[in-house]
Amino acid sequence: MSNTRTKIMNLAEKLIRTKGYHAFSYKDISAPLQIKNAAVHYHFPAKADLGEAIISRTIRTFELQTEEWKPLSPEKKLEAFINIYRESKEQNMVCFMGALGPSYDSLPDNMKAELTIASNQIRLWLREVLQEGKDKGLFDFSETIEEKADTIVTALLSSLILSIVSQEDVLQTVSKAIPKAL
Amino acid sequence: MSNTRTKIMNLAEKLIRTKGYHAFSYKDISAPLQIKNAAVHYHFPAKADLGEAIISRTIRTFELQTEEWKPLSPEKKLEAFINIYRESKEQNMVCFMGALGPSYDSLPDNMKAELTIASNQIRLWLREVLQEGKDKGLFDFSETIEEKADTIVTALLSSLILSIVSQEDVLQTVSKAIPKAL
DNA sequence: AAATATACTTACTAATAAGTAAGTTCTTGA
DNA sequence: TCAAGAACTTACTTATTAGTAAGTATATTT
Repeated sequence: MSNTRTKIMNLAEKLIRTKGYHAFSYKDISAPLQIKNAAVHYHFPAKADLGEAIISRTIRTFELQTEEWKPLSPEKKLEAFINIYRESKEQNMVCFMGALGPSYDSLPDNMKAELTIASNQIRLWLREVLQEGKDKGLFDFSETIEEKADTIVTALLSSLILSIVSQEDVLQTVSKAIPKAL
Repeated sequence: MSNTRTKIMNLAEKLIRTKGYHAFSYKDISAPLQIKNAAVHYHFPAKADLGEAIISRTIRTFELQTEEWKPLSPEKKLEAFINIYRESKEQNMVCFMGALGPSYDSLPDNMKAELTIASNQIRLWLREVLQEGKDKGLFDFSETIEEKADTIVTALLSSLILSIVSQEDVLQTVSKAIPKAL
């Protein structure tokens, strides 16, 4: 796997997560990398292929990370999860779900399918962490597991959006609130 | 103010909130309304003017609504607020903040400015409602007012996104959880 | 050494985008 | 009734888009 391919994906991901999928062109990738437009098409024939590759990579990375986190306590797992969002925020990016989800109807079919898989994977993992914490008597909340998981993941997702729009650190506010309600 | 102008804005809003700002063109508006491309430009010279008009209208509508809600109890105010999101969900739309926020960097300056104003207006209103509820002994939570307000607004915002992506009613899940944690 | 595959560049195409200038029709108030 | 403005249409332009076909240099394999 070439270095150029990875550079293209990294830059495209950055563009998607700051400007959106429809707001960048192959020129925005080829110019900074000092390659020709057709070189991007060589690695990713269609823009949809590039988009899909980025979602797939994110899914794989998440699988690897959660695998690594398996020995951690539920609290530490949640902390590690929140930390992903913190890293995004530091780079002024929203998460890929927040970037692509709102324009779902305008995405190519392959990207839609990958995105749906990813969303349910993340929500399922979070439910398992909350269940584990509840079973071990570490977490205590009145909502159901599903409710709590969705409350947390939605709060993190749009705190990145609102951090950029409102120009305040909404992620910080929200992530301080999460452990208080557990 | 002509009927066409309103029709253009309504359709453009629908397009923004399902496909995104960069994923629709003036043709997507002129064709269904059976008018010419230049007719759209007559009412909104640049696409940025159309975008700004939609955000401004949403702000004005929110101001009118919250004004109407003034006599309501904090619980009812919150209920009415959640209901806005429910109506969006029924039309398979995300809210305008969720639609435009993630591509903030690629938006025209006038839209950015309006969006920032809107986000802080909504957050401020919600903080006031929560404060009122706390003062009246109706709400009881361990988080600060700011934390609680941001937790609620972020949960609602991205529950619309996740409802579309995951194809489950995440808004329903999340809005059931909100009163449980008050 | 020859053949082959990889990773590109050069040089395009066809479609679509936003936007404009000039003309037309319709409405309305003086 | 007529002059003026509002609400368009016609007919463009210019720029950008994704995408492709054909060629080239450089490794790698046989």
